[in-house]
Amino acid sequence: MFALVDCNNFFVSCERAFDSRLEGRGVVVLSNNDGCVVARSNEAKAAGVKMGQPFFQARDLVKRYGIVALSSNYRLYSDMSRRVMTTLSELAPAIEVYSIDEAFLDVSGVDISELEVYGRGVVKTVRRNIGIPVSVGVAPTKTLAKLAAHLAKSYPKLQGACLMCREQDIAKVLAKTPIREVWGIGRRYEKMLSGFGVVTAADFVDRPREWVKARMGLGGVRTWLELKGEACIGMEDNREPQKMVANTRSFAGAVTDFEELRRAVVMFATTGCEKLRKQGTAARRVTVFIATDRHREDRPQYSSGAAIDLPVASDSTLVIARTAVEVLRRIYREGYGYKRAGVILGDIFPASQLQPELFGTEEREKHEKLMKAVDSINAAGQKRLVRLASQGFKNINARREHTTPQYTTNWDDIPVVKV
DNA sequence: TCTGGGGTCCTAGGACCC
DNA sequence: TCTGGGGTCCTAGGACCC
Repeated sequence: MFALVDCNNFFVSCERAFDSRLEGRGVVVLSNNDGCVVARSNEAKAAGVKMGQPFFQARDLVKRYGIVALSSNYRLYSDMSRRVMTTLSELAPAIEVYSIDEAFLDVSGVDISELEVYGRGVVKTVRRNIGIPVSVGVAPTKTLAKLAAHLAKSYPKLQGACLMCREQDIAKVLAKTPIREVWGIGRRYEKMLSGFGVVTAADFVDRPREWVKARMGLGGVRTWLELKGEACIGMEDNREPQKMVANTRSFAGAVTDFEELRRAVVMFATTGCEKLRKQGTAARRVTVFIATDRHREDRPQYSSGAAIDLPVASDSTLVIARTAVEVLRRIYREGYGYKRAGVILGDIFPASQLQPELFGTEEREKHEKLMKAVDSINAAGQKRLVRLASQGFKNINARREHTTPQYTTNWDDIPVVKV
């Protein structure tokens, strides 16, 4: 049996945990540059604000219903997430952190007759310890657990937890579930399926396996089996290293200057390398892309990306940033206003598995020491005290007009010695 | 004026090999 | 006129997730 624990309106709930004035009001949290709505309180949902909606389109609704709009505060959300996950890991023998606001728990050890009470216990404990409301779905497969959690959220009388394991209960739910709500069925598949008259999860389950295989491949078959109660997706080990590390941003305005783009690319590379070193990995492939504003069809459009493979994987900011700038030089074209850029590090290995080089080991050891020193200095404060000169000292131009404080991780009060 | 960011897995097709 | 068969590896693109 699997339990899915899903934090309700997570980003909004994080903000509410530190500002009780937000309780009971419409609240939305915005993406980078205050661009899109990425989280909504129930009140905001009821008012008709859509997930992913561009903020400028939601402005009227926001004004009319007195909804509070906040710029996103990811440092706060990831810290709150970590706390929730820590609490959850004390409640189950195995946990898989699935996203910033969701985790699967292995609850095979709990007796079926106690699972409902267990689920409510999880809800209460997280609420009490962290102040975040969660919904819990329990079922024999992950896909069904997702559906159960959805029900738990929708029906208050379930008190936040829904156990779904009797065959007749499952059949009843599937018949009422629009296919789009099923984990693994996105917009494209929904459209394709509806063309065949497959509208609910029950319609889907009624199709022959081969029919599903032919149109949706192996992934489709897995979803199909999981809906039928046969577990195909097991608990995964969170300790496996990521396969890529991406740092990409939209700019508030169009960037035409190569130097400004270069500073941004160096910053993306720097952040990427910090992430690599934190998780003890190194990357061999450095991909850079730049793109103009695709929403401005009246302006000349250009987008391009390219990659360089290093001879040996690296986690050195010096090496990766230099390489990223080299890629940027290759793809940059003058005369365009760039709106988006990014650095993607791929071909990632555990740093411990690095092949010893024939040449340049000395150089690498130097970089290793240098990076260690830089990381330890920068870890002491929020601001990047030590950085590559090529990154510059001006931060990327971004719009953040509704920021909230770093409630849980504010180090600004701590005096930092300038070196 | 204003339109996010970071991930995963699968598959088809090309290159190359014997 | 007639033009094999079977394998591997890699990559780009498409689907999905939050």
